[in-house]
Amino acid sequence: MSKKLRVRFAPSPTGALHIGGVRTALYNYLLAHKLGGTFILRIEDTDQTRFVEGAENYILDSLKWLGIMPDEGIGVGGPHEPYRQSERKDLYKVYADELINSGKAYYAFDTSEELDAMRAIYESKGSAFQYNALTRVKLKNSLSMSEQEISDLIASGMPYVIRLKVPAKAEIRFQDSIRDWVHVHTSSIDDKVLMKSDGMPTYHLANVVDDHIMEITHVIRGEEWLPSAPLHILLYQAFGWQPPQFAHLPLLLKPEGNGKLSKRDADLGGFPVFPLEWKDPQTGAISKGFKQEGYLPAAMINFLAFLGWNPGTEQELFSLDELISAFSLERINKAGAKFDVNKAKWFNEQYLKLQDVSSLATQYLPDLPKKEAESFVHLFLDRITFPQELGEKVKDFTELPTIYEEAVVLNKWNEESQKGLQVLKESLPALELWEADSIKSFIHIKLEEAGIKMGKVMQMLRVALSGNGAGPDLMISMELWGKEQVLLRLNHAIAAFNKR
RNA sequence: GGUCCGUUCGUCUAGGGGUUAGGACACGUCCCUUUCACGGAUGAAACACGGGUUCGAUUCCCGUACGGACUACCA
Repeated sequence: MSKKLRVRFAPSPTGALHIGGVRTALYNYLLAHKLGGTFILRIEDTDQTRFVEGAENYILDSLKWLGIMPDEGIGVGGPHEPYRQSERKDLYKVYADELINSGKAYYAFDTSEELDAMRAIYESKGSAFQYNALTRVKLKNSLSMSEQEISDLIASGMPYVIRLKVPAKAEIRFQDSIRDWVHVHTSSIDDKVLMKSDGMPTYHLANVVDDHIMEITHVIRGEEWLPSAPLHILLYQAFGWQPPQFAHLPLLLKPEGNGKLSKRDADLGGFPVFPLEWKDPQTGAISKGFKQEGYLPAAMINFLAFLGWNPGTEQELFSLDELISAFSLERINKAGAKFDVNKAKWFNEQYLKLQDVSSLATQYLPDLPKKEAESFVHLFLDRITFPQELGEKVKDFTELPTIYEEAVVLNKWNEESQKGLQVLKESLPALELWEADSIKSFIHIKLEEAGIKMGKVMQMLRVALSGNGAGPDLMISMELWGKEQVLLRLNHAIAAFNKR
């Protein structure tokens, strides 16, 4: 019998959650729900210098907005509390000591400055410095010094780190769910720091220890972790633990050119990279969020899911539940995906049309009478990408036009259209039933009586009433404006056109 | 520089030893609509290159090119 599936999303609280991280969380969520597993949220805050106030809540709020909340961990609790690595500090020390005792790790006393100097020397020789089997004997560590020296140094309060003793000649291999077999020779892996001199573990140690303790079965994370995956395998081996199944996700790339999607690219492209608006507590700078831009959670989920994964069918629109049943690790792509905001907008339009008219009306046009607001939603829903455009549209619609689209006036303002508008101006007041259908037939009849072709007048009428040559259905618009308003606009426009 | 990963229309991708290489976004045209949008139809548009294996390669293998990630006491 196989173990129950457990996956985790383990971000660092160093700022707003990047959209790539959101996708990672989503894939974890989808797999967990698909296979009846558990989705865990763990906070990897082992770097105290990069900790940002509010980031953890931001992560939680983002997941909540998208409806992909964890089953266990931060915000919900669970059997492996605490889920914040800074609060598990003492635990990692125990495991680091275990590796020291078994000879799989060692103390190192080299300072950052000394190591930087080494790197500079190697670089000047055109090579790269590695803290490894070749160089460690010449550096200041418990492998190159006597036991007396070591205990003296430690007793004197000399800061130290704990490094993994990477075997000199071995091949590490593992089977990634997305990339199949990956093999790396240990000569290219250096003796990574496991415990920092401040007593905190590095990502590598904390990650492996926690994933093991929390019984994580599948590690689904970004491709940026692929190069250190062999190191993690080595750690599992050093502890004698069974490694989880790895799946390294392709990266989200910038829309133009190449490279990882960054906040800068997003600013350039005029779209967000963060799910929610984020105010940097240090600088006070505000970064926009998809939510505030008007993206619907369901559209975001659908769009993100398709960036690097697809169901293999021609269905494009998937609810979260449908994604859960269609999802599989095997159908994730290897290559990075460029972020295309056009596609995101298209998804948003699709989901916007599915929204409930009544609730859109109350939410985005709260100042209008319910029935009128709903009419506006009907009128504009097909012409907008984001719901808050409703307000702008209605505002434009309601305001008296002051300028008239020049090209149309130039082309269509002639004797016939002038006569047509005059006819309407004089006859419309007599129309009793002010509804789109009756307005339409009334206009038709009146123009016909006057011997004027409707086609010669309609666009001019549109410009006269709205100022624009294009827009929503004119008859429904007229109904919504009301008779009085229409006549007012008509008079204004005729006066303006005649002055030309 | 080194290690690892990748490469099908502009973009997201399906496919896979023999296909008219399929879909979606964006773009063009037409229809619908007395406008525009929506919707429908349709068009243009791709297997990075070179070798090998094979009757046959876009598909498998090897190189090359290009791109990316990593190369911290950051995650």
